[in-house]
Amino acid sequence: MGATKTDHFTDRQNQLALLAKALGHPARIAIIDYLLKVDACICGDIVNELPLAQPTVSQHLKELKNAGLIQGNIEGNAICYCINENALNDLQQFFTSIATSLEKKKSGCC
Amino acid sequence: MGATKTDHFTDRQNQLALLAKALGHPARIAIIDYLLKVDACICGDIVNELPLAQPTVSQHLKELKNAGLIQGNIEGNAICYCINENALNDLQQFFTSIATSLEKKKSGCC
DNA sequence: AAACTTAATCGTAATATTGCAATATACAAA
DNA sequence: TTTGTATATTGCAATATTACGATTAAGTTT
Repeated sequence: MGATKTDHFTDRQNQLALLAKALGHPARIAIIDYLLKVDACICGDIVNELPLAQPTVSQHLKELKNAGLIQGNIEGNAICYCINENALNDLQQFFTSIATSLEKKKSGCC
Repeated sequence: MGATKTDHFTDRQNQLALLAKALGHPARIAIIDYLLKVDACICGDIVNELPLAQPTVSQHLKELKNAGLIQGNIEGNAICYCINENALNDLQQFFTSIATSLEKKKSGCC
């Protein structure tokens, strides 16, 4: 066991879970925060910002990239990472639709 | 290792990561979907909706509850689960602020 | 009380994640 | 070409997650 049963859920559910999972670690939230803070999409000094070793940061960046939350452009021997708006829009839409859905109900029971 | 270094990040980063992590599984997205779909906050037939055994569902519910995303009220020998608006508002706010932040920049570089 | 229902917990196996040292790769500069 | 810089990959240990059968706990019904 230990393997998620993705095939029993809808594509949308799997996709949202994938995005949420990628954000399910404080270091990766911190990376997103940092990419938003710096004006240009500054490169590898993400490593300096975080209290983690370079290989660990590299791994977190890879996961964010795999989930489609960020993208990286090669610039000389450095790599420039930045946020992928589309993925974040998906998430925003999910939560907005939940919010409006909850609004309509006005507290069902609990 | 394998243990997350939560103490090196801000409370907000840890809290957001905790919420995102709780949603980082398709079954738990499906549970949220279901709780939104049914009008009253119907109880344990969540188990019937999902392709997972009862103990597994119970475990997922526990995680959603621990993260503060849902709450459960005892009703006879059944338990009535429903969504906690506050937690979802936090998440919505996070993504909305990201969206507006990205809007301002109009594609920094990548 | 005995039988049934609902949901949590325990125990355990399979797998995934986190973190880092060591190493590799790729480009730049000297 | 050697040296330096930036990032990725590998390998591994510690820990966490996922899933479920078996059992337990608590309420309901008969």
